[in-house]
Order: sequence, then structure tokens, then C-alpha cells
Amino acid sequence: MTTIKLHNTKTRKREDFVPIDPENVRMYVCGPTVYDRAHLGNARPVIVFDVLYRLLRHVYGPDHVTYVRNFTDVDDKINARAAQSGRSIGEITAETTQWFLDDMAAVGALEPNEMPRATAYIPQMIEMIEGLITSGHAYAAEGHVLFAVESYKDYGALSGRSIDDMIAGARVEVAPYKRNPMDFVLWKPSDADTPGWDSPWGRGRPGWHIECSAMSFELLGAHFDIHGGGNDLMFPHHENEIAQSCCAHPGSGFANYWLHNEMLQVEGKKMSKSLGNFFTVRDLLDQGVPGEVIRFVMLSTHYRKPMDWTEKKREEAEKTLRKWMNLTWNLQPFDAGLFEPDPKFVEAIADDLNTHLALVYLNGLTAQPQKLLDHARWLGFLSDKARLEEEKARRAYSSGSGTGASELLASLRQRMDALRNDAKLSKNFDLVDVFKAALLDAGAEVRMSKDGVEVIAGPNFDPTKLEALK
RNA sequence: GGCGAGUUGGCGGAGUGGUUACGCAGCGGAUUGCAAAUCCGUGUACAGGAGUUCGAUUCUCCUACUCGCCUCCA
Repeated sequence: MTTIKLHNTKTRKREDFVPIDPENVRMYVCGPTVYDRAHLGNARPVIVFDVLYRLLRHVYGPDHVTYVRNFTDVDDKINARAAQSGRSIGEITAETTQWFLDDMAAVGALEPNEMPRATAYIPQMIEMIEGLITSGHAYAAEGHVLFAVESYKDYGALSGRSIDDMIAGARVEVAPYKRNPMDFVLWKPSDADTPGWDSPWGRGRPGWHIECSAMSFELLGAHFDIHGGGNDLMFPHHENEIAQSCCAHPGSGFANYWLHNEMLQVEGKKMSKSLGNFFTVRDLLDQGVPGEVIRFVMLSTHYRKPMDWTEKKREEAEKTLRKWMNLTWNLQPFDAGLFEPDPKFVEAIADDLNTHLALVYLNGLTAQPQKLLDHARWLGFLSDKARLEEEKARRAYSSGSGTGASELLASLRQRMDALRNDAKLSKNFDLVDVFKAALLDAGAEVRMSKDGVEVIAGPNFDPTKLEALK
């Protein structure tokens, strides 16, 4: 069996992955707060952990992995969006949730087994908070419930901080009701205009971190295998999750392996609205960047390194995928359930998700298109959807048969063939070159060989530009 | 200020205590009316300094720089 090696943030070491129960390997990944379109950075953990999910399913069997990714649908950002847009919270979260699913499907991510929404787990959160108060790890104050960080001796262990250091470096004002400045909110009061639920502490809503503790416990148990997310979540979110969960379920250990992906940058800079380099996954898709290109670029950099999204990488990825598609579009993929990938390929991915090496492996398969197709599909490329689009495009513009633009191409091809044959005798190729230039200008690919002329419509083919040649 | 990650050839990006991936671009060649596509060949690198070692790009320490987090953020 393949040994999976993962870099565990908890120990800061690369470790062999040993599941608690190989019959049910459990992974929790922090999902989005649903108030707006997912930006490109949101896609990184989704794609990274999608690869890990595929790997776990391969090694332990598709029915022996449980992958949970939540939707945070209660949050002050959502409330703010509702107030500002005049739309209801439910409408916003429902719409944004669907957008997220659509966009992530477009980049080739499989859906997790469970996608719980925070608002469906309020009673479980309240129960957990009550337990934390009873055991002395939390206290109620002025309608809030706060977690007492000093009651958990390992607080800060994951992110390598001490409570004292953090207080010294803190740049936030401290609420007067906190016993320790680092204490964080488990529950907070809601006014009449804010969503709220009845609780022992009055009508209110949960703090940011408790949802993940409550949902992971409900769906995966107190002790599970892998917990993932962006490294910006390491502190405070994951630190707080650990504190809550470990105090609520003493001795459970919570997650064994913590995985964090590095952040995304754009042309070497942090993606931010103020720098004007902020864009969503949907923006790219709408610009005609295929989802698989986004996926390719994401997987070409190791997940623990900063990933720089650049125009150049986008172009290169597009070229490579174009090449793969050209080689494989007319082949039949092997049944995914029966396909056995090359151990070398799997080992690269099992080595702390060395996806770049896996892509290199794929690139080495261009002489074996069938193998390329099946391995690429294993990693989420050359999907049915992409292949179908390819086939449609080829049928519509093929130089062989068909109607409309394809008929035009076919007649141009024939005329060029004839002109070329004449030119070969007369040694005057001017007319052929004029035709070729026009075709290239219209976004078509022209190939001439001993066997004749081939004309293929490229991705930006514009048949209207060829009207003049008719 | 605290914590963390990183610095590899023109660019991207793996990896390794000794033999220096791979892709793109470049260059040379085959092929072509010319191209495209394809194939073959080819150059250049491990931020700086000190240490450990027979030997370090790879391990340790220091310095510089870059990035992220410490506030909602994936």
C-alpha cells in the first residue's frame, strides 16, 4: 500500500500518514463564508485538498474516506452585505453557496461527502458552549460567552505563539469584559435586526470558531485524521478550534494531522482590492480561462509555497492543456473505477502532495496518449465536460464535413490544396501565402505536409474574418 | 515588535551530502516551397558569510532580502 507522507503543522515535520481507522479516513477542511463570489485565493485550498481527497480515496478506497467541508452562513460580513444590499440573509447565503459549488466544480474539484451549513448546527454549538462553561473553560459576561485561553495550557501550540507574546504584540482594543485580552468569543448577543437564536445567554449568535468545532464533532467525531485550511487560518481560527474541541472533549486529541496551504499572490503581490489585482474565479472563467487551466496553475506550485498567479503561467498552462487535449480528445478513457495509475505518479502525490512532480510525469506521457489521458483524468484534468466541449468545437469547425463555418473551412482547405499543388509546379507561392495569412489571422491553425493541407479552428477562431476569401 | 514560510539557470519549478530533473523561452539540426506541428541535440543555477564533512546546492548557525500572519480574510 502507498505510504502517504504529509507535512504536519502541529509537529512541523513530514510524517507518515497513519489513519485512526483505515475503514473510515476522516478529513475536515474549513470552507467559505458565503457572502460573495469566491476569489482566486479561495480556490487554492479547495483544489489542494481535492487532490488529497482523491489520493485518500485511491489508497483507502472511495467508500472509506469522509471529507467534510463546511459553509459558514452566519457571519457579520453576511449581515453587513444584507444591510447594504437590502436583500435577505437567506437569499444571499443560498445564492453564494450555489456560486461556490459551481465555481469549484469548474476547477475540477469533487464535492466533499458532507457540506454542512453552520446555521443547521446552532443547537450543537450551544451544547458545546454550555459544556465549556460547566468545565470552567468558558464564562458568560455581558451577554457574551468567552473562551478562557488560560484554562487551556497548550493554547498557541499550533501556531507557535505564547499568550504573553500575543498580548505584547496585540494591536486591537480589548473588550472590558474579557478576563484575558486573548479570550475569544463563543457567543455574542444579537439585536433585533441581526440574526439570532435563543440561548441560555439570551438571543444571540455564535462566534466565528465554534461552528467548525461543533460540526467536525457531529460529522467526524472528537478524534479524526486530517484538518486542513489556508495558513492564514492557523491563528486564530485553528488555534481556537483546537482549544474549544480539546477542552470540550478532553483526551480526544482532535485532529492528528494539520495541513495548511500557503497564500496566493498575483504577479508577486498579495491579492487585494486596494492594489486592484483582486479577482474571482468567476471573473477568470468569464474571461474565457478554462477551469482546468486554473487548476493546472494551482497544482504547478507546491501547496506549502506561496503561489504566484501570473499571466505567463496562465498562458503556459493553457498551451500544455491544449497539447494534451489535441493528443487525447478522440481516445476513450479507461473506466475510472478500474484504472490503476502508475505507482510513480501516485508516489509523487503521496509525497506531501508533490503535484508539480505529478504534472511533470504527465508531461512525459505525450508519446503515450492513452496513458496521458487516464492519468490526467485521475488528477482532475481532461474531464468529460472539457472533452465534450472539445468535441463540439471540433465538429462545428472541422475542415472535413459539417455546415456553416465548417463548410467554409472545408472549401478553403480544398482551394488551398489546389493552389498549393499549382504553386509547387510554378514555384510561385504568393497566393497560397495570402490564404494562409488570412486563415491564421482568423485564429485557425494551418498545417501543410506531403499529404495535403489541414485547417483546424483554434480556440479564438472567428469565421467572420474569412468572408473576404469566399 | 512577535510568529511562520521562503530565496535554485532568461522565466517557471522539482530534487539531492558526491553523478547538476523537467517545462517554457533561446540556440543548432532534421522535416517544410515557407511555416506550423513533430523529432533530435545543446548552454547557463543552487541569495551571501561562517561552520560540520574527505566532499554541501543539500545539514547547522548568522546576515540580507521577499512574502504571509498577528485585525475579517483561504
